[in-house]
Amino acid sequence: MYESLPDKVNLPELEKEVLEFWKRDNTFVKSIESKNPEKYYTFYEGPPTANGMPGIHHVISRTVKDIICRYKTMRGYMVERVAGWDTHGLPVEVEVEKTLGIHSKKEIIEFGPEKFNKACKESIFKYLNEWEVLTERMGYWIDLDNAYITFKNEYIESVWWALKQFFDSGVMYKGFKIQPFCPVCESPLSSHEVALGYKEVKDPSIYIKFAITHPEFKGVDFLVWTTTPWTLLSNVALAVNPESLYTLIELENGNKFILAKDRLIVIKENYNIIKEFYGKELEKISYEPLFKFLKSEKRSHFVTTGNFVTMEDGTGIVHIAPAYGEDDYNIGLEYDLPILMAVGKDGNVIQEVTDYAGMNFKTADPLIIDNLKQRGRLYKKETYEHQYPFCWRHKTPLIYYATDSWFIKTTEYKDKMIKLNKEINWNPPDIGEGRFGNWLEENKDWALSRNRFWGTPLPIWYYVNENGEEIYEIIGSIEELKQRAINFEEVYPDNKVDLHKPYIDDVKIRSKDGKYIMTRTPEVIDCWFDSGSMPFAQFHYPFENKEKFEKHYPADFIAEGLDQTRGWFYSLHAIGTFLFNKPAYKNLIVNGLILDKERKKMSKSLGNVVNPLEILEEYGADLLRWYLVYSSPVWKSKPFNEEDLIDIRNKLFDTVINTFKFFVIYSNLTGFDYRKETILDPQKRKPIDKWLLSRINSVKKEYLESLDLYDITKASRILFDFTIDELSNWYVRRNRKRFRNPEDETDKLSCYQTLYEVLIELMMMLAPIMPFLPEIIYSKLTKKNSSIHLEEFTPVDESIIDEKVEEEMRLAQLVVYIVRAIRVKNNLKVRQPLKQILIPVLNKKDKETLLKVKDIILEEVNIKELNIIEGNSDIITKKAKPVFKVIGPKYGKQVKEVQKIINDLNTDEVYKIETEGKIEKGGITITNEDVEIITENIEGWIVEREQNLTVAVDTRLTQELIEEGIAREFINRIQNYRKTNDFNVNEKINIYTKTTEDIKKAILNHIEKIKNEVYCENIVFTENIDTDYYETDINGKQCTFKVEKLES
RNA sequence: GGGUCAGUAGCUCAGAUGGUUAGAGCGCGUGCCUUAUAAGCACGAGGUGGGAGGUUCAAUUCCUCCCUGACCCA
Repeated sequence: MYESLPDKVNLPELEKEVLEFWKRDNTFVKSIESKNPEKYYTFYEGPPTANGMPGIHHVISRTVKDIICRYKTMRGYMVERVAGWDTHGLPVEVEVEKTLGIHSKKEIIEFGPEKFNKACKESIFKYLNEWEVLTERMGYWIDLDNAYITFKNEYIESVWWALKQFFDSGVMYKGFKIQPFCPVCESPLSSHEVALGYKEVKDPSIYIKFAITHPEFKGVDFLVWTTTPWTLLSNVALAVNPESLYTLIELENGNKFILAKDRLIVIKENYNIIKEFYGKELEKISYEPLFKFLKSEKRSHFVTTGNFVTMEDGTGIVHIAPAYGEDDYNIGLEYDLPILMAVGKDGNVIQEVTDYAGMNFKTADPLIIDNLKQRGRLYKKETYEHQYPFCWRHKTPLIYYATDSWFIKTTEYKDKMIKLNKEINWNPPDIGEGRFGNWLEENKDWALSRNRFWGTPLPIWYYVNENGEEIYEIIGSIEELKQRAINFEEVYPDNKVDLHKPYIDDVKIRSKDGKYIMTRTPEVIDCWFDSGSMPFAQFHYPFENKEKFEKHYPADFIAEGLDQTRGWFYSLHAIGTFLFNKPAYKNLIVNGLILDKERKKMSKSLGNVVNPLEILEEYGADLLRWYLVYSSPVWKSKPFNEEDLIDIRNKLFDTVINTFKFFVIYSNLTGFDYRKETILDPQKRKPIDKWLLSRINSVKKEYLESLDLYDITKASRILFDFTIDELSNWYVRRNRKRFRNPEDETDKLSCYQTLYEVLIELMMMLAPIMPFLPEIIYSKLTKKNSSIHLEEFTPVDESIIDEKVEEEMRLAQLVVYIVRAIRVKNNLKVRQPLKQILIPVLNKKDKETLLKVKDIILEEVNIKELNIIEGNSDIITKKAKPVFKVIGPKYGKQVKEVQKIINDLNTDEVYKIETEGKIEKGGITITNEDVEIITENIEGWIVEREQNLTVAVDTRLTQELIEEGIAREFINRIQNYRKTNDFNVNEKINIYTKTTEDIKKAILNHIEKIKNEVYCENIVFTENIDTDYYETDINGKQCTFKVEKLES
């Protein structure tokens, strides 16, 4: 006996049983340990931060990861999977700031960095439990117990080792660069952080008059445009585009301006153009400074030239404040301009700028504008809407600020990164070539340091030499630190080492030459360097596990969301390329964002966030996983829609379950047990069974190919279509009677063994994508207590794939399809048997093919005979259709003429082509390869054509056919009655009926058949049915019956 | 402003190395089939393949420009 599934299957409940089984059975560990360690497949887990709740977008990337890892496991690979946690960085600090009610760096220092970092460490795993629950519940197999954690000393030590490699090769430097800077964090933000915070804002847009001091332009002003009035306090120069035309104009009120010719539209008054010149002619012309709070020795306040000046907006003259803009800074270097900093790192105006001292730069804006207005320096003021970066956590506007930080000179090995990127198999490919490739092309040095607290400390110490220069040295391991430090024991008594701030800041080391005591530089590093170091840092390489690391580098596979392109994908690549001269990963899948049903971004403020655990509880992990990869290619952004989940459950899941139940019901009914019978050679099975075996192998072939190419969506769609269309709606439906009542023992083995084997194969293919349900079905089918996830795919059996058989079945399905269309159009129900189908064929081969599937066709459409007309017949009209692929290249421009000739060929002419291979017409020779011959019509028949197949049906009814139709109708009524009244399949009945004479006659003529079909002992015709009767009509005639259950 | 991708039925998506009737599912209307199936099948309505040019005998497919959207970058 096979054990079935409950009538109403509760998927989430079933999954919980499976989770229990996996736990008891230790299946995940077995799935790794049972494999040959020499045949391994390496996967890297990108570490999430567990200080926030996991969301649905985490479920999709984890689904993708799990599918590939389970698949590779079932392909026989050892796939070790270790979880990881990203624990450092600003995201953690910001969460802690929120809980502590802290709003600035100053307050952190007041609070105490030691306490602050302790709070960070405690907050990291705030939602660890939720993460672990989700991970387990969704069936994501990963080793959580041995997860790598980026704040551990061992991990930091490996990162230090890496940093030292960079430092020693001279690609790490301290530089002064303009970086987006958050005044609240008091730290530069990395580019990906900035990207999180662009917002549309309205800023003041002012046109300022700069008075020219050059004698030639006395009384003339440069008209300059800016949206950041506060930077005017630090203005040291103006810039024009050297190649553009500029004009000197005079307004009616006598004001004289210089501005770009292409930007004259900003002048609304009437004006006269006095003079034109190129930008380069303006170079070095000096002007009166607007503000004089800050002074410098260096020469300043003159016109510079740069190609970055565009004619898109403003006046074509740009004001330059080298401290607050990248172009500004670069032009400052070029012209040796002073750097005036009127606004400090806290975003407030410095004391020297007395008028605005202590004000936030945004607060100062309107006052500065006012001041300019009063002094007559303001030409006009407008508002300007544009995208401006905000701190993604503090929601405060960023400033571009010249800061010193440590950089890795990634630009130095950019070409290598580009070259190695070409070895990576990106899915989808265009992200690798396009988005990521472009990013690499435009590579900028990696701003590595952060002026923060909770992170991997930059292991650099410095001293100031006699010349006042800072000299840096780097430490690459704890051991090295111990040896170089002069107070290690003091800072870390009893060898209790914590490499974090503030402890590490206390460690002093002696310089290499022994002459100086060195102090640590205060910065920590970008946490992306942490996660990008995971390939080696997770193993504490090179201090331990050297071989293990080498074996597992690079990864065969990683998968994360699209947002990681510039994040983890980049940091892995940048670090891996430099340290190991190899890409860090060979294959990757990028998944898209998950949007809500309306295609809006999910966000807390919109309240449209989907809680993955709720979905898992309601629908189950299998269904959610399937939906996420099936509904659209994983790299597309996906609108999440619960209705689609339900649809997939009704279709795929119910079909899988019911196909399995079907097998169980009839196996138990007929006493079939796969293990007890000798296996029938597939070649000896019935044609339709051979067809199914051929199909499952073809499907398997496509499935393996798709997954080997990392196309999960395609693989899932192949399985979906096969299960529903071919397995369930064709094979099982067509063979129901056989399963219930096999012809003989061979027939029984043939169908049962086939269905069993196909179910097993199907479950195995489903298992990586939906790991739960196939586990249950597999165990019930095999009666083994061993997981399906420990099984391995056997190679595709090419000998079982029979293209011809599959083709025959396709033809049969096509004929059935056409006949159904004919029936519907002529209002002939399928229950009404018809006399014959007529199909004209063009050759013997087609005839033979059709004859093979004749029985299937006839049974499916309820028609008595299938007749085939071969060759020519006077009732058939033939036509020829041009084959454009052939005649196109052959005739070129003449193609339309030839098309017309071919279309006009009559039946006789077509016949001539068929028999003689060609015909001359209109001076052109048409050969049989130029045309496709079709039969267009059969005179006197009802004809439908599809894909060049013409089918005719004889729709005339005889008395005999009508009676058979009536018998079928009668059977249908009884069966419906049985079904609606929940009669068991095996319950026998008696039928009492009252009806018209002709229906009675029809029933009597088919009485044995009826009795057999509806499981009936006796049919009694009577005039007296008074109770419990049921009234219906058959072909418009009244029929009353009563069904009586027999005691068995 | 720059880059990448996408735009095919009301919605979600296929497909075609350029070949003359562009498909499926969901939804809608109609009919049919069925004691494994909350399914299935057929018919119908619904498409100027985002727009405009170009190349070609032939463009939804290739090229150019533009529009819209998403993401990334500034």
